[in-house]
Amino acid sequence: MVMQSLQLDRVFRALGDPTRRAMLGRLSRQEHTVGELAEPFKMSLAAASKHIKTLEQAGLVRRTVRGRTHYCQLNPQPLADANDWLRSYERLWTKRLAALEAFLRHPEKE
Amino acid sequence: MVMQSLQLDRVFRALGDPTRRAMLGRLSRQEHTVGELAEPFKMSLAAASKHIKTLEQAGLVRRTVRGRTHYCQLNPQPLADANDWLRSYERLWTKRLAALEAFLRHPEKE
DNA sequence: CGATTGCATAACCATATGGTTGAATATATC
DNA sequence: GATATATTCAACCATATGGTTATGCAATCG
Repeated sequence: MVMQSLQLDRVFRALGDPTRRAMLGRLSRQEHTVGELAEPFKMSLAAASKHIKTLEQAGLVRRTVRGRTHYCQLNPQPLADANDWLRSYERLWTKRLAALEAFLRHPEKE
Repeated sequence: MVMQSLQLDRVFRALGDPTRRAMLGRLSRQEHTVGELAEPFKMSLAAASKHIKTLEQAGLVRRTVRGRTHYCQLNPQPLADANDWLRSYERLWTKRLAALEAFLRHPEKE
């Protein structure tokens, strides 16, 4: 059930680019063609196409080809896996937030 | 309150490497010196030092210098920020998981 | 003082990444 | 069949990344 390390590498690296995160944002609302996904950016279609390929290899995007048009949809599973990895650190940041809250409530104790 | 896009880039990219994730894992349990963090890996100290610098620039590691020794500790805040970003997609994967569960319970309906 | 330790920095190398343009491919349209 | 559309692919370029070894430097040890 646990995600392979190499696949987690691909997911986190795919998320480490603002163009790709923006594409995922649009796909979270609706399916889009490659052309539609590329349109908001001022890079070439070929460059956008490479970003989509990166997302696909990370498992974040599924592609369906109908005729000459490629339809992309978001596959949220790798996001859930990345979230699982992050959540194993959750107690650390909640502990810190709790300490911050306590301080804001009773600064004299610090 | 929202994390800068560029900082989110740095955090996700920092997480996209197994050496750095392993370092964070150790730091989640205990503070460590640069030498201690480097020791488990079969790369040079200089290479490990660069990874630590990357983590530091992503805000994930804080360094305290005492004498000639550098002590590193985990700062979980950027992990919380990355988690916040991911959680904005949560409804998508829970919806999908719910559908899968429903199917496993009543396969005939599919 | 001299040697050793803990670490950063510099120079270098190979490969990856993110972009470009131009050509190829397949499907639609006239 | 000819042309237009949707997209990939190939070649190329600049910069980033992840590694190396060698060097430097401050702090500690003997």
